[in-house]
Amino acid sequence: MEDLDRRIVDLLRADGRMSYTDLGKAMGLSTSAVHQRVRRLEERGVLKGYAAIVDYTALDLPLTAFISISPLDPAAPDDIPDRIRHITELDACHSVAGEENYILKARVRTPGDLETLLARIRAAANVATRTTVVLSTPWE
Amino acid sequence: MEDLDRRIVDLLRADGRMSYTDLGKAMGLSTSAVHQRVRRLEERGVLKGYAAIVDYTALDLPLTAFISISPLDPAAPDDIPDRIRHITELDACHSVAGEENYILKARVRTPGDLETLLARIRAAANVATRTTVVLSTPWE
DNA sequence: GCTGAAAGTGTTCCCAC
DNA sequence: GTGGGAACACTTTCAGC
Repeated sequence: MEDLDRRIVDLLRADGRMSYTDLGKAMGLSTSAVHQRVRRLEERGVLKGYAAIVDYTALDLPLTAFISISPLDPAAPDDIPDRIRHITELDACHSVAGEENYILKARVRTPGDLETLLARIRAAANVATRTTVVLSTPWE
Repeated sequence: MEDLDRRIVDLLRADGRMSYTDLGKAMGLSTSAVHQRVRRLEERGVLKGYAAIVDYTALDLPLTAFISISPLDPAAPDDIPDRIRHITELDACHSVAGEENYILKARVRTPGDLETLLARIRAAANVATRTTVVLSTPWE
């Protein structure tokens, strides 16, 4: 990874809709040169995509929680990610080293919705859950 | 939030660079109608911005960890987020209800870098740390 | 690998409904 | 609030260095 590519990635992480024209101006490069580099970064998979950043409170999903899960049956094959992938309230699924096997991130509207969600997770994956509620997010 | 707005948000979450023309086609609406709605969503803060999604392994930051922290001096005023905001390895800082006060998300290159990072966090914020290393991320 | 120009698209603003 | 048209900006491709 060259320095120029690194700067492009940084700029696009800060503003994913920045135009190639503006990227070029910001880096002292022609539009086509920037375009070419971005295309190569996309093809190589360094830039995996672009996403709008959303205010979850405005979407009526003000409650965020981290849910750590442990299988109840340690002998069962571990297909937990597949078993819970369909649950749209889940933002992320990380396999981790530590007391629990996975950490999930969930967004819901109310504590009642969280309660329902936990029940669904336990049923779908046959796991025990440990939940940490997010009070606020100073930055992300 | 109307249903049309919700669909716009969903589409832009999936592809933050989607053009207003394509958004309009996907929703059976004119370009200007979509444009106006997106602008209002941005002004209202529902759409907070756009970001490129990056492959951290390709950026040479293959190691992700969750770091839970607890203040060593419970009497000290809690300005922990401000004290660690300058640390660029940190992706997110959540204030949480639970055993610890904050959960941080960090990206580094090597275990050695993680060790150094933890020392820096402890020194900057006068906290104890508990770290959970991410082995893989089935989805995010 | 970069530049500059040309053609095709998309964006943005304004007006009519 | 929605749709259409025109001016402008951006994207994308290509020849030349």
